[in-house]
Amino acid sequence: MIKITLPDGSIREYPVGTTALNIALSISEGLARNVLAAKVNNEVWDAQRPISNDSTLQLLTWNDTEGKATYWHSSAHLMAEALESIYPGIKFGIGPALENGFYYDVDLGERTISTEDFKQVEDKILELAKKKSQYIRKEVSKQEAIKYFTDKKDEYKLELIEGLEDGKITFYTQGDFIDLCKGPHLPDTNNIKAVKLLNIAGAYWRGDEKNKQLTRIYAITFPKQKDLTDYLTLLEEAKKRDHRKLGKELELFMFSEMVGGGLPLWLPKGNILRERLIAFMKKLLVENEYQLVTSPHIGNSILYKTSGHYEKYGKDSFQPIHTPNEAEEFLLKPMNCPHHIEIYKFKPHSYKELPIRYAEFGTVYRYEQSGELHGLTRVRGFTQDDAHIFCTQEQVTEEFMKLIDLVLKVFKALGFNDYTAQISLRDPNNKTKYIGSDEGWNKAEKAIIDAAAAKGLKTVTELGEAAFYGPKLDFMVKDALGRKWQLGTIQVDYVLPENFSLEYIGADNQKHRPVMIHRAPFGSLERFIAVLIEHCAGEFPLWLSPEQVAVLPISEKYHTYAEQVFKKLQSVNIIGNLDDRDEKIGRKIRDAEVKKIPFMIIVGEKEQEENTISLRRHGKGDIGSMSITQFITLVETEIKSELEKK
RNA sequence: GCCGUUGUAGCUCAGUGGUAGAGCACUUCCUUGGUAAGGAAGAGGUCGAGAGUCCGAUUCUCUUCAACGGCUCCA
Repeated sequence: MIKITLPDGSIREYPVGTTALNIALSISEGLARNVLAAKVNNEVWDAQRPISNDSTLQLLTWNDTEGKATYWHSSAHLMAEALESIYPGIKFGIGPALENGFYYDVDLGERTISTEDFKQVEDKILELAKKKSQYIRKEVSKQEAIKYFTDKKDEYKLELIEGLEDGKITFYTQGDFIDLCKGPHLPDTNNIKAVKLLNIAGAYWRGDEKNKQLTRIYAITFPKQKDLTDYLTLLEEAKKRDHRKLGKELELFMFSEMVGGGLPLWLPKGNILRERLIAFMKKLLVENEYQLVTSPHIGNSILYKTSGHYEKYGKDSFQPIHTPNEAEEFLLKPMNCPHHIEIYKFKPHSYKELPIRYAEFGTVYRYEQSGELHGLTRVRGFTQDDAHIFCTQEQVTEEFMKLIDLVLKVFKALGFNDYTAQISLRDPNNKTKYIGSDEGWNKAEKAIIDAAAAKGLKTVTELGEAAFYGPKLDFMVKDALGRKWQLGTIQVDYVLPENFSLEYIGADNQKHRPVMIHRAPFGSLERFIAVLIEHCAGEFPLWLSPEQVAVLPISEKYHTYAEQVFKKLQSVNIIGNLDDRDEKIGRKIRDAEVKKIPFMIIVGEKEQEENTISLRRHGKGDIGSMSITQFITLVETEIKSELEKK
């Protein structure tokens, strides 16, 4: 007998060679039906794999990330089986699970697959799933593995096998399909009840453009038909919220071929969003003892050669600008930091002045590859809510804690309540990618970890994700649809102060090197607004709304009164429009609703006589009548509560 | 940058080897209407750009640009 420790700490005894599935069955039949895989001694295993030693065991179901991953990975195998039966001789690359669904890279040879073929593949997958084929794990020698795939003429799998250690190679078989795979897999295919092929895309074998391009087929499966329907509804909803679509519909921003791809033009309404976000941030900056500075859009290349960016990114940037006579070289500003460094160097600094915090809404330009441009989230010119903090080593952790507070305050005011922080550290196996001393890096990494811990942040740590000049703390928010976005960032930098020989005079009357912190709570205004649009589906918080109110006169007779109301609102900075078109009220209301204007004020005979307004709320309908003053108070109260959310 | 798809009116889209159509928006007129589309008429397009095939190209071919879906990249 062996001892199995369950997550609740209880220990049960089972015969040697029992499986997670059997153990689940011993607890309850329902549980056994839902088991997709199991964590045995913290390693994800097949639920049907024999356990021969004392172990800890956690059963994994659809509610566990690893359970889902196993489910989708097994689904990828099933899709491969379906594809192989439809397209005999097809070759397979890799077929991993994703956060939502899975894909398989295939080499179809001369054939092609298109969305019209999806139905056939989906039907085949369901047909195979119904056979309830078991996923059978088999350990094979490297020689056997090579022989199998040589016979099958699958050079991709052979290449994968080459990189594997003999004795650690396993095959999984379900139905007629055998795949090289380390697993784990579902007990059988019967769990896969609903499938949808999502799209096809080209993908280079092993992500290298020198290699052959394979066809990547994305799909998703579910244990219940309803889950699939829900997922497809979610995709629809995401489409409706797409900031590119809403940006056009709500007249927030545009792109022009004449101006160039990735260079957004802000329309008047979108610009109000920008201005309000900037005003909001400036207020926070003043409260947090930042000083605003301004730097030009181009800088001498010496600046970026000194910073190290030129060497690292110069060849991928926009081409330098050359002067006609003096043979000088300028770069479009790709970041603000070197400029702020020069501002720091304007005069010597005492330790008593530190930390010095220079902030700027600086527009920077980066050459993004044409295929990478995407709405406002990936552009070639964007405005950072940038600041650089110059402080002593001792001040780093405290500054970091203040910055975490600042970022969180911003998130709360904008309704991003679900966030995590990612600590990005060096890849310990590839230190050459980074510049700066080991000592500096170690200190910086520790400062971030300490500050995040002191603030009780929910964090994940990623090795190898640091910037080349220093580690960073990035904030990921989850939007209303549960999608993750990276927004704010805080980065420590020991390299630039070194490259620019920054100094301050310490209490000991000696020169010391300050530490620099880069930070941007929004990240970039463009990206932030894109995420915000999708998060709130274009229904902005009242304080940000570019059109807070629409004043709708019932007919021409009440235009004068409507105008009085409108002017009164304008005088207290409540913005919007006066709809004096020759249309019926129903039409005016509809148009205001479609534009997602938070408040509609309807004025006619009754209102004019009583000197009141009739109020309607977007999405909610008629609220009733009140005085203008009451309405103004209502708006001001709501804005105040939005901005002061804790 | 690479692969694939797409490009027709301001927007959303239909359509064709014989120089184009709908709905909405727009303009004018009628209507002065009380909580999600009142009615009529009108105007609007080198069919993304360039080249080729053809008697003739928006339609077929090539090139190019842009957008979209991916890949690679991201200070």
